[in-house]
Order: sequence, then structure tokens, then C-alpha cells
Amino acid sequence: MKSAEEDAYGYTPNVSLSLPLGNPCIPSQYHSLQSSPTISVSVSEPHSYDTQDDMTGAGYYSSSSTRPNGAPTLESPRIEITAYGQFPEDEVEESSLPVTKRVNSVVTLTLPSADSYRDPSCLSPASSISSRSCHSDASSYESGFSYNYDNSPQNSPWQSPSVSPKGSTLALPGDGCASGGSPRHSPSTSPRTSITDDTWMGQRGSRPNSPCGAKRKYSFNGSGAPHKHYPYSPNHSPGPSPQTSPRLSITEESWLPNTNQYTNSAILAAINALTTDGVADLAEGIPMKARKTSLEHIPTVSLKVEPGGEELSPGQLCEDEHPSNRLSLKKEGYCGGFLDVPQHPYSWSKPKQYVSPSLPALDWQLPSSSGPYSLQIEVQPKSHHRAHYETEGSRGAVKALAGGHPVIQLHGYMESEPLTLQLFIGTADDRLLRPHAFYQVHRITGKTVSTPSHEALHNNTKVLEIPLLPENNMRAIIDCAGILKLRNSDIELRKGETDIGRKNTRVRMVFRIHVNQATGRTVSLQVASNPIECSQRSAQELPLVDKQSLETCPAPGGERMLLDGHNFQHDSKVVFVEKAQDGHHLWETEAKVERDTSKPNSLLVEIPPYRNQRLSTPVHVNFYVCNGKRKRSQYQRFTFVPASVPTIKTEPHDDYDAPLLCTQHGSTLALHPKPYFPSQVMPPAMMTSDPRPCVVGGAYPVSQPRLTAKPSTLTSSSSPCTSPKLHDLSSSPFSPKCPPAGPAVPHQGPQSPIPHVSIIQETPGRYQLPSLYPPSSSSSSPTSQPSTPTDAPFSPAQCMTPAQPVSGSTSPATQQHPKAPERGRAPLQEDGSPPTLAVSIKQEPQELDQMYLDDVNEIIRNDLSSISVHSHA
DNA sequence: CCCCTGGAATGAAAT
DNA sequence: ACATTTCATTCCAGG
Repeated sequence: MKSAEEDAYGYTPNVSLSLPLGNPCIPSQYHSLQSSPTISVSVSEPHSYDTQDDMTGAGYYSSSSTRPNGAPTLESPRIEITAYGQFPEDEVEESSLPVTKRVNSVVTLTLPSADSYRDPSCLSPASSISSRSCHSDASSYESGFSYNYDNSPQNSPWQSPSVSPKGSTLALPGDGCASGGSPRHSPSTSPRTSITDDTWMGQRGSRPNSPCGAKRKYSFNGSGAPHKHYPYSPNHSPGPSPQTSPRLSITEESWLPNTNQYTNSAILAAINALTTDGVADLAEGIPMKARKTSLEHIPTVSLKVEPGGEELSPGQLCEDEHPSNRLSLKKEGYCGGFLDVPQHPYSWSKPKQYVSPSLPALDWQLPSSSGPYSLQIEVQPKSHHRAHYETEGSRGAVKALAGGHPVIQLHGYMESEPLTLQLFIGTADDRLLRPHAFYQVHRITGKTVSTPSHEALHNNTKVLEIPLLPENNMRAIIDCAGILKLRNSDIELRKGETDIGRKNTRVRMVFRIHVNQATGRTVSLQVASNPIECSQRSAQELPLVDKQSLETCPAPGGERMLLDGHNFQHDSKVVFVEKAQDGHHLWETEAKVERDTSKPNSLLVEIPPYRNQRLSTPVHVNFYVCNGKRKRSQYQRFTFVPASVPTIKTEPHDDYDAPLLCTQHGSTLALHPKPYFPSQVMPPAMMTSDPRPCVVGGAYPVSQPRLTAKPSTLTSSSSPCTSPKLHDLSSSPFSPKCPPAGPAVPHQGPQSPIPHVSIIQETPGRYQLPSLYPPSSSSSSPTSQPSTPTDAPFSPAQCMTPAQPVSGSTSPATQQHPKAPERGRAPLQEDGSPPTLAVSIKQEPQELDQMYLDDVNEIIRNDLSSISVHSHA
């Protein structure tokens, strides 16, 4: 198991590499990154490096896309989309947001967005509207491609299929796929929306497609690229290309118009230059996936003539411009096209403007508090929320555990100006917090909704913007946010996407706020909610621990801990586990459960004695509730302390969490870390215990993130946490540095040296970066990026670092590293254990773990295999 | 009539 | 290659 994990991490790198192959896109991303960075850099610098500050500056810069890009790009990595979307989009998206600050300097808005969501494309449409199916189409696109192969007409075929659902399906090659495709297509598409477009798209059927695609791969061009996507590839080529390459180009085009605002012709030029290569790649790769979604239309259009023609325009238009619009539009079909921004005035009073540019990418890790400001989740969302598919109606807003809805508040803000709270759905795995590729926030409206909101797209990630008003004490009740589930097949096809959707059903609501300061700087804060299980099945079958009455216990154990949660059974087992960095089990033992008092929602367990009674320092371990082989809760943190030392901590756990997540949960936060483990110790401990690498430094290591992704799913279980505060970690180490360029530089630096370096330097010249990055990350070709996953790395780095550092608290981001530790594996070890055993590895029981590991491994293998395949292809 | 939901059927993927 | 089990996604139906 452990090994598996490690492997995973280890692989990651590989993966990333491979990915690259697959995705041409990547390059583009880089480019974008580069470019963006550049831009941003320059601009920002002026402002301030400070992380937070950055934002501000950035914002402007961003105006041009640049900045954002930089950031985004980084992020993007993950998602392929980004690549496509690239800057413009990003910007766009961002722009939508903020409003407040932004002055608008910029102009218009909107942007293009090409990408829109990741899949979102689909989603968004759909999601937003639910009705709109547009997006879904996108996916279809991919399929479409495939179809192409089959028949270009495919459409028709598919469509029909689609209609017919399942059936037919197409037989296609994909067989299964086909079938799948058809069904889905039909469903999604057909239903939803619009017809035409959909139809086209629809045909492809999202799911099916993907599957099919994968298998088949035809791809036209794609060659390898397609991997999964292949379908896309075709599409891509046509469509995509547009996107991708197109996008680039397109973007430009689109942008241009929009962009102009920005500026950027120059920028564009630069970008293009950069991109070129990338572009090419893109073209190849074509990111199809991405395309798919969003593009569906577009691609279609472009690619194929048929649909294409028309669509393109629409699509493109939409994308570019609309992304945001879409959101806003939601209903309208996509393309509404205009800038929505303005549309919903609401509280927003201000026009939105764009702000975005400067804003940090969504995958950047940000602190939850900085200076006087502290963004907190006053009321956490319930641990379970069944997300809805595009093919379903909305399943309502995410609710709070005690009824009601989540509540978030910004403390320490004394200005009279309203701010815009951003909300997006993030991951809940061990890796750094980032937008979740398979879920999107869904805006809920209606009589039951009291909080106004507005949708915007940032790099394929839907972001709900909610006004935070001084008159409400900068507090908002989040009753307007639902969660949309994207079909795994649609997302996995995306070019850059490395995460797998299967069993990756936990998310976190991520809230961000950007506070402009008198100095001109912008302080960006973010907090993530506790993990939310979004699948119907998991919610009904997997045991889940909401609360634990004890966080720590002396090594001898014996104390009783009451667990509050869901799906507990009389035969539920509670297993304590201590794993080494590499993942193997050092210790595993089943705790006694008082069956008599066990209830579906509570379990009373007796803390088992720790394996080593001579602890000199606290040791972080985990425990989970198990209802059967594959029905285990996520890892919960627990800390054994030296008998003498009583508990100080309670929270040691938190530490762990902290590293990982950022957010805070309320209480938990971790923090300890610092306290406890002062310097030295801490690290290890953190690392060890959690997987999270936290790391500070290491964390970023970047590479890990990527791979992990999938695995992460698995892993995720473990630490979801949100630890909020990590700041410490993060901040200290890295953050501080970064400031300058803001985005990019910071984090990465820490992580991967190279990157960092480059980044940093680059500030001056973005270009540099590009080169740098690529290399580092990808090593191999552009594709490398694929690793997008890596993004994480980047993002982090970028992100915040600079800015965030400030926040210090930011740590969140850092925290996530969780994985890092693993990677790092060696290094630390629990230090905690330090004294004693620590070291050795015991393994022991592992069964459970193994199971887990197995799962993970599987996943990883699959991924790898697929990847490799792709690449080969 | 529409929005939510809870429940489940269905088919694909993983074992 | 086949039987099962586990998941994801789509459908249904009631409030």
C-alpha cells in the first residue's frame, strides 16, 4: 500500500511526463503561463509583491490577462483546460468576480472564456441552467470526434442515438462506449438543451464518448494525444484546434476584441510567440477534452463543418466572451453572450469589472487570515450533499448540518465598501486544494434563496460570486450554492486532466475574498469547508465521522472517544493506523467499540494503547471507521502524546490538517504544529502523520501533486481536512518569498527549485519561465504539462506565494502538500516518533490499508497505463 | 407545473 | 472468459 502511495507520488512525475505527451496542450499552458506570468509580473511587481498585494496589482495587470494568467496558468496545468482557456479566459473569469475592487480599469469584460469550465463547458451551461445543456454538448464533441471517425455524420448517428438513448449507441467501436455515449448524449444533450448545438454535441455523448474514446482512440490526429480524448482530437482538431490552438488563436481573436482591452496586443503577441510551440502542440493534442466540453459547440463547428460552422461562431463567441456570461446567462444558453457581468447588478453594485486579472488563480493556496482580516466559515456545510448531474434537476443548495445553510463571515473588515465573496468547489484530497475537476458549483435561485449570487467562470471553474455587505457584518448565508456533478468520462478526456473521477466524490466548498487596501494592494483570503461527500451511494453506505470527542490521548490509551457521524453499524470497526511516509503501515490496531451504545450516528470507542509507550513527543496517527472491505471512512486524525505531557494539544491533529488543507474548520485548525513542534519536529510530524506534506517547503514539491491526483482520490480520504491554518507552515517558509511576482514565483520556488527559480527570476521575463517550467515539470515535452496536475505545484508556487505569504496563514495551500510528505517520504518520518521507534517500520496489519493502497495502486496503474498508452499513441 | 428529493434501475468498470 | 461487486449515471415518482 504504502508503497503504492509513494509510487503514486513517485509516478506522478512520470505521469506528468507522460501526460505531456498526451497533451499537447500543455505546452500551451506553459506559454500561457509564461506569458501571463510575465505580464503579471511586471505589473504586479510594481505593486507589491506581497502576495496579497499582488493581487491588486495583479488585478490590473491582469487586466490584461497576464497576471492572472500567470497564476492561472499555473493552475491550469491541472486542468487542461487551462491551456485552452488560457489567459484570456482566465482573465475573463476573474474579471467577473470582483467587482469591487477592480476598477475597472479594464474594460470590458468579459472575456472570452473560452474554456469556461473544465468541462464545465458542459457544465456550466448545464449546470447553470440546468436546463441548458449546452455544455454537455461539449463533451459530446469529443465523442463527436470519435464519431467523426465513425461517421462524421456521427452526429446524426449519435444524435439519434442520443435520442434514443442508450441504445444504440452506437455501436461504435467503442461498443460499450458507444452505448454509453449514446445514452448519455441523448440525455444530456437532448434534454437539455438546445438542440442544435446539443445535438451535435450531444451526439457524442459524453460519457460514452469518453470511454469509447479511450478505447478507441482513433483520434485523428491525435495520435496519442487523444488518449482518452481521442475523440476530441478529432474534434479538437477541428474544433479544438480552434480551441486549443484555436483558442490560442482564437482566443486571441476573441480576446482581442475583448482583450484589447487588455492590452494586449503586445501581450498577445508575446503569448503567441510563446505559445506557438505550445500551440502546435495543442493543436495536436488538442486538448480535446477540454474542448469537448466547452467546446462542444465550438469544436464541432470548427472541426466539422457542419455543426461547426455555425457553432463555431457561437461557440467561440460564447466561450470567449461569454464564459462569464454564460454563467450569468446561465439560462440563456450559452452564449448569451454579453457580458453578464453587468447583468446582475445586485448588490454588486459595482460592475464587475474585471478584477480578475490580478486575482490569484483558483489553485493557489491562500491563507484564511491576514493582518486584521480573517475569513471564516461560521457554519459548516453538511458532510453529505448529493450532487446533481446535468441530466437531473437541481438537488438544491448545500445545507448545514443543523439545518439551514453554511455561513461565512469576513472578520476584521471595517470599510464601508461591499466585497465580493467567491465560492467554488474544490478538491478534498490530500493534495493541495484546487478546483475540483468533476464538480462545479451550481447557482441556486428561487424563493427559498435569500442570498443573491452571480456565476462567473474562471478557467473552466464556475465561481459563484456573492456580495458581502458591511450592513450584514460581512456575513453571508450560503443558500444559493448547489453542486453539479460532471460525468467522469467528459472530464477525464480533457487533455490536461490527470485526475480520475471514479471514487473521487469528495469536495470542499472554497470561499475567497479579495480585500483592497488603501495601499493599493489586495489581500486575498480563502477558506475551505470540511469535506463534503457528493455521491448518493457513498453518502448512504460509507461511514463518515463528523466529530470526535477526543483529539489526543496519552500513549497508554484507555480513554473513550465518542464519534458522531453517519452510517455507523453495529459491526463497524474503528481502526487506528500509523503510516510511514512511504505509506506503509507502521502500526495498525482495532479499537474496542462499545456496541451497546453504538448507533447509526454515533460510536463510542476506547482508545487503544499506542505501540510505543515511551513517547517523547506527540505522534500523529489516524483512525477510520470500517463497515466492510470497501466501506471505510476517511482517515481521522488522532494524536498520542507522552504520558507526561498531557494533552496539550488536542489539536495536533490539526496540524496535520493544517498542512493539508487550508481551511480551517473551525475548530480544528491545527495550528498546533507550530506550537508543538517547533521547528524541527514539526516538520516531520506533520509530514509523517499526514500525508500531507505540507510542507512547507517541500510541499510543493510539486511533482507529487500531479500524480497523486488520481490516487489522491483515494488518499484523499485521509486527510481531508481542512485545516485551516497552516499558515504557519506555509507562510513562513515560502510565502514570504514569493511576493514579487506574485503569482508564479513564490510557491513553486519552494517546490521545485527549478521552476521556482525560474519563476522568480522571471518575473522579469516571463519568457524565461516558460522555458524553465517546461523543462522542469515536463521534462519531456510540452505535454508534460499534462501533468497539469502538476499544476498544483505551480499554482502553489505562484500563487500565493507571493502574495499569500503574507497571509502567512495561507498555509492552507501549503498545507495541502500533504502529499509532499509522502514524497518526501524519506525525510521525515514521523518525527514524532522521533525518539522512539519511529523509525522502524512496522507493518503489521495493514489489511485495511492495503485495501486502500490497492485501490490507490489500481488507480494509479490505470492512470499510468492510460497515460502511457496515450503517450505512446 | 416546477423544484427537490429519495430511491433505484441500468449498464459499465473493476474485481 | 466469466461471475460478482462496485460505481456512476440516468430514471422515476412523491411531496
